[in-house]
Amino acid sequence: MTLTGPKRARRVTQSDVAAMAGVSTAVVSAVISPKPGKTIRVGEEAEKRVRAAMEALGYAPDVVAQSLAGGRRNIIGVFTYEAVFPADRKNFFYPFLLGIERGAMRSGQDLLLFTSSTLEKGRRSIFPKGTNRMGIADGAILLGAAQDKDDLKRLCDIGFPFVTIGRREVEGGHVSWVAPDYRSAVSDVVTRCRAMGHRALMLIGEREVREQNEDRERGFLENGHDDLTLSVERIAPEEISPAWIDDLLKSGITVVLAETFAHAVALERQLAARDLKIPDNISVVALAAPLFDEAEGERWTRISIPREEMGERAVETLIAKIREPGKVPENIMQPLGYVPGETLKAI
Amino acid sequence: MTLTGPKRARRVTQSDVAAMAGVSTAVVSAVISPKPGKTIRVGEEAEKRVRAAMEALGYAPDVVAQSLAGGRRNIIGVFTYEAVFPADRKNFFYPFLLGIERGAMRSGQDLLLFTSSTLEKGRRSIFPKGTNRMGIADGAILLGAAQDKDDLKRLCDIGFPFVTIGRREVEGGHVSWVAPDYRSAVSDVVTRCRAMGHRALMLIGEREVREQNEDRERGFLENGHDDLTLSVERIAPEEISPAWIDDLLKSGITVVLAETFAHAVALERQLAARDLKIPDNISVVALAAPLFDEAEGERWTRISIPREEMGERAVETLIAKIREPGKVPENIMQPLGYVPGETLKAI
DNA sequence: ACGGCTTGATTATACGCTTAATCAAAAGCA
DNA sequence: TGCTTTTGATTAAGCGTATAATCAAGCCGT
Repeated sequence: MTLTGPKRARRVTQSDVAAMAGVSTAVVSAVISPKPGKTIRVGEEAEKRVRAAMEALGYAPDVVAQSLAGGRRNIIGVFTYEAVFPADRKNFFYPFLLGIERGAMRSGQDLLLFTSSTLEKGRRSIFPKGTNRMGIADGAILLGAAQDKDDLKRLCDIGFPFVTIGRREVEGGHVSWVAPDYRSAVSDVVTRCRAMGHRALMLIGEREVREQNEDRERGFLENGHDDLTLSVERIAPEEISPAWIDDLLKSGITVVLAETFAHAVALERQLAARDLKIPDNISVVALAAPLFDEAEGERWTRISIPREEMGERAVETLIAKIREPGKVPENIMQPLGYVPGETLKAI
Repeated sequence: MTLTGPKRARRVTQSDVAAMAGVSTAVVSAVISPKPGKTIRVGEEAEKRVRAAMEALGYAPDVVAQSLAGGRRNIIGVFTYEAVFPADRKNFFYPFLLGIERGAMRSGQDLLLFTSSTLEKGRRSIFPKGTNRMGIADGAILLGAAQDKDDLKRLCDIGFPFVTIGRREVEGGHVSWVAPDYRSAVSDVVTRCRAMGHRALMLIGEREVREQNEDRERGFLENGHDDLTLSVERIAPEEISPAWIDDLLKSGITVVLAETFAHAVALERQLAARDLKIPDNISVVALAAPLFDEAEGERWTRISIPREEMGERAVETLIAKIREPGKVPENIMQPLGYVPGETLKAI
């Protein structure tokens, strides 16, 4: 008696099919997933019978069991140091996620968001109280301003494949990343400024120098021109004072490259207090993509970051790393764009 | 010899932990997932050693194996019929995801997005070619206009816990949902219209009647007042013709309740062609949250849907369902809001 | 001193699938 | 004919976890 009642129907398995077709489960498995260098071969007759049996029984392979047997889960972890779905829709990370989703779709991976690592004091930890949920996935993409180098080091040590978005260096371990090529982009900006007649340039930016700031500074200084006067000032946006503005104007600098929009905006405000305007009195180029309202950022001459593309490439890189753990994949320098705006003027 | 070389670190398994702690794997398993009526007990000493070993080795349980063995993974699946991270940021689903993320964080669950089921002709399938990745998660939240009742039926049949956002009925199976209480909301709108002097009301909406359309229609008709003239017209937005407008005006109807914004907008356009204005010549209330640009939807008198809250409640409901599979949890009717706009006028 | 609980653990098996190791029979070849 | 190769299959060993079935002590009351 087969009761179709409330009793939960047992799953149709490979061996059901095998039994019906009069073969072993190995044959069924081979029919399901035919691979090139397979150790097991199937004859025409047998294959026909297996397919018939599969159809008759309505068999569908159990992905979970397949994963377990194959050693691959087809799950990519996504770890963000801030909340994944930002309350602010214009969030910086959003486009990355878009790209990651597309990349995952293309390569048949599911995406695991580590929402369980609660935000402690606004920031997530990869290893909450020593545990490692990350091991759930085949590998992970790390997103956000990761300050905890220790976490990264630890991930390297346990040999867990991961890719960060943004350049990260950890001593005693190799980390793969997909990062904006700030160096080339800034170098390019310098060249453009020069072509427009500027000869005295200044880079202003964050006090705290991280990888991306290093890259920008390097691109700024190593630009291939020797007729330029270059200066770098590390200053917080709120430190831009009237006195500082005075010095700036006296110095003869005609264009300021601002590492962040916060700097650019602070600069503009202080200039406005003097009745000075960008770009009439001084030009400004933002070396970042706008964090806030896009429309607001539109008017600035700036660098653009193809974030969706980067997300997609991060997935590709990660998958390559998972597939061939030995081969350390190249780090990817993502070429950036230059967006002409209203804040850079020829002189 | 333990080589720390380039050799890919093998997954840290339960037995590694067990070996280190000097116990059997069963004990480790018990420590990981402590359940009330457990057949296996662990002493304090042993538990302490196990936890230490887990930490030292960076152990993370393999969800895939857990799934296969029938354990709990603390993973909630999220299946969307459209792409998860919408290219259009103003996407309708976005707030739901926000709520889901918050709910997941609160209850210590990770979120698995089924991005692997590729979009075939723009629409995802839960069972792509018969296979089912969903089993990896403990349960799932279904999001989007699910037309495939067969998929839902099948999920019910295999006893997989899931919750849909939006009411869904499947014959021969109980599906849990968190749905907007359109019925009460529309009934409330009718009452408000009546209070403002309207006596002849019309509901216009989708040709295809699904659960949510039923709900609205019911709320429209069963409103507790018997001095009203009510009519329902099922019509596609693009079918709203000049002739139709003529009939509408002749009928003496003073307020139209539009099931979708598309209807409201189409109506407005056709009225404008006659040099008629909303609400001067006729009032309109939208019985939906705006799909498109929020700013654009702002001026309409309408219903509001607390989507984030719904997302959070979906998580709670799902978890309850996972915990106690027997107890069928109540479906949740989410109370809606009424947003006064400029398109409803007293007469 | 002995059977009956309770506590804390182990053993063994199942979950559904993949695949390396084998093997029997047929085919190719000298 | 006798030997090797090819073809078409089977067997068995995992993959990492959960849990029912067991089992060894220790304790208790009589």
